[in-house]
This record gives sequence, structure tokens and C-alpha cells, in this order.
Amino acid sequence: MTTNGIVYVIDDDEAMRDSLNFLLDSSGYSVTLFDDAQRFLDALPGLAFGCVLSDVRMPGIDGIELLKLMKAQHSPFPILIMTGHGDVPLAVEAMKLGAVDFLEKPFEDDRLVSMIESAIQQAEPAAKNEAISQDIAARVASLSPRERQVMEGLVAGLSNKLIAREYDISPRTIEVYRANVMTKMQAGSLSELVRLAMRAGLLKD
Amino acid sequence: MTTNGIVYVIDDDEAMRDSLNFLLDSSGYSVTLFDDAQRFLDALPGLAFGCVLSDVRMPGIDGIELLKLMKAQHSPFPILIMTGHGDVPLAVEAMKLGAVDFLEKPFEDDRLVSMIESAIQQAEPAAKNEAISQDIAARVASLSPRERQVMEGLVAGLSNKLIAREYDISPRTIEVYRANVMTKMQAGSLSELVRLAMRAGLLKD
DNA sequence: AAGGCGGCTTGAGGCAAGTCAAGGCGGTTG
DNA sequence: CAACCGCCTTGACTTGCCTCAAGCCGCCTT
Repeated sequence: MTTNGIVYVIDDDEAMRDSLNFLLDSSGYSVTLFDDAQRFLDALPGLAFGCVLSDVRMPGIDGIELLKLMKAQHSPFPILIMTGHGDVPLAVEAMKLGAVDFLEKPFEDDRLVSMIESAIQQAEPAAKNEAISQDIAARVASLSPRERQVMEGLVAGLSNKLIAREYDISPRTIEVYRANVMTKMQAGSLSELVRLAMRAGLLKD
Repeated sequence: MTTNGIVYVIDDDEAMRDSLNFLLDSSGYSVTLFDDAQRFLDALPGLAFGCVLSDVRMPGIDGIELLKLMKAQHSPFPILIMTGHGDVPLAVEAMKLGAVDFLEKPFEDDRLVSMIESAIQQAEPAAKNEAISQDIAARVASLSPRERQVMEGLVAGLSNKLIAREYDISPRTIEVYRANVMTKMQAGSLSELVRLAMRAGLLKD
């Protein structure tokens, strides 16, 4: 491989950024630096999957706010929080908000690297799942209103006849939509369609 | 209701147990005290859903070990950890292991009560889901070998004919097992069967 | 050993669903 | 305006799935 993974470093202290950049780059990571959380968030939609390493005390958006914002948009990026003067309540809040770890400076280089390594390893599958889910959501969005209704009926376990009665049209017509749904959703069977519907959040599970 | 919920308190300090007992009882909770984590674990299989409130430093099994053990058996009980001398690494480890909160003594009574309240509220649905999942697993276990095979074929999206070919028997026979599966699993439709299979962990999702 | 219980197996006929092919309607574009 | 495209709609035919009815085998109880 060309890189062990990508790390996005967010810290307002330039010396710290440079230091982390050197450390992580030497460890085989592709590093991108940000001096401000807002700039990172602006760039986020275009960023490839990677691990976020952010300081907690910064002007503007702080580390805790960043966690909240990332969580709000269901970002799959694992986030590690660093702090100079860590206190327990702050660490607990960060962890509650989904931080993967909470590191107190100064920390050992090896420890940071191994934390980043495991964070990336653990979150990567989730990130791929998230990507797939969005792909599925796109397919659902491509359905026409009728197709959408028929799909809902199908995953609810209704027969063609019942769905037809539901909307007062011919059962034959339902079959057409049914076929369209299977094609557009790229489902080879009803079972697969149900699984797709679940990942798209169309079912309470 | 007769109680706001159940709280299991684990602490080797008797004065602390009495104090917590008084506080929580006054707040409308049903409280059970344990002076040792091992005794709690022994009693666990028979306990109704409730919130666990444990000290971290105890003789025998400490709070961190308790978290690991509870996690290993997928207990749905929310766990709050208390500590006298909290340090950040310990708090972080506890949170990583699934603790709902990490409280430093002394803490305000109201804060503790509100934490317990929200922990119970958030974990209760998960606990019910877990109970349902076990019920479903029991149904799966009641299937005969052939029924089990047919169910796997069905959720995989195979037609009766294909499943029949798979085991080299008549398609008609598959239909019988199919009906049995639907009955035993209490599924009213294929769609429902697929959902049950997912909750039972028979599919990669 | 005889009977019963549970699992495994199958045929024929009725109902539901997928595969052929095809027409009307509304909006967009050239 | 005329053509096109996507959406909605439908009939006849073929294939697949579920409702009746029923025989075989191994195991356990009596």
C-alpha cells in the first residue's frame, strides 16, 4: 500500500501541528493539517475516509463542539481528542460524544500511533457500510412515487393483490412496479429487497 | 407506576452503600445493594432490567473488570462508574468499555439521579430488543435440520426449486418445510421471515 | 414387539406472481 | 406544434407457490 491511512490533524498550535505532522508522516500516514475546526468541517464533504486528531481547546469551534457537529451528520470518521490539561468531566463528555480516545499531552508517540492505527482499523468497515447505505438511499430516491409505495407494501409483507387493493388499481399493474423496484434497487430477490430496505432505514428493524 | 426503575449498587464501602440506598430509595427507585462485584455477577442471570452503579476500586473484581465481563455477555444493563480519585486515563478506559458515565465523588445527588434516569430511559428499549432477539433465537433453535436449511435458502433469496435442487429432493417437499418454518418462526410473510433472520444474526447485514 | 411421535418425503389441483406485449397522459424539448 | 420521455395503467400466458391428502423411516415409550 502507499499509505497506512489518512489522518486529519486539527490544532491551533503550529508547533504541535508540525510535530504531529512529522511523527505521523514518519509512521507512514498521509497527513493533512488544519489550524481551525471550521476549515476542516468546510473541507469535510470532499475528504476521503481517515482518522481525525483534534485538540480540545481552540478558538472558534472547540473539540467538543466538533464532536457534536460530526455526530450530527453521522460522519464515520473516528475522532481522537487531545488535551493539554485534561480533567475527568471533559474526558467523559468527549467519550460520550463518540470520541475514540482522549489523550493527555504529553503522550508517547508510539501510543498515539497505535491508537490511530486501531481507530482506523475499527472504523473502516463502518465507513464502508455507511457508503453503501448512502448508495442504497440513492436508489430509493430514484423510485417513482408509485414504485415507492409498492416497495413499502412489499417489505411490509403484503401480496401484490393487497397492495393493488390498497391503491385501487389492478394487481397486474403492481407487478410492473414490483419489477421496476427490483431493477432499480438492484435486488435479485424479495429477501434482498427487504435487507436493502432495512439498511436504507425504511423499516423499524 | 410502583417504581421509577431498579438500581443495582455495587460498592465495598458500607457507608457509601447506605447513603446511595437512601438517596435512590427517596427518589423512587427500587435499590439492591452488593458489597462485591462477584456476588452481583452471580445474581445477574436472575435480575430484572435495571441500572448498575458501581465503584471502580474494590477488592476482588474492580469496576473495570466488571465492565469487561458485562460486555462479554452482552448485558443490556447500563453501567455507571463512580470513583473517589478519578484520573483521566481510568475514566477514558471505563467509557471505552461501555460505561454510560463516570462520576467523581463527591457528586451532587441530583446529578446522579438524573444520570440514572437517563441511563435507564436510553437502555430500556435496547434491553427489550435483546429479549426479543433471544426469543427469536429460541424459535430458530426449534427448527429441524431440514427446516433450518430451507430457512437459510429462503432468506438467501433462493426459490423453492433451487433449494430443492440444492438438497436433491422434490420442490414439493421444500414447500412443506417452508410452511413449517413460517409457522415455527411465527412469520406472516417472507419479508417478516427475513427480518427475523437478521435479528437472529443469521445474515451478515 | 407394538404402537405412537416426529422428522422426511411426495402428488395433484388452485391461487399468486413473473414474462410476453402495448396503450394513454402530462411535461419537456427542439 | 410535434416528438420524446417518463410515469401510470392493463390483458393473456407461463411459471412458481400454497392448500388438500398421504406414505415411509427411525426412535422412544409401553
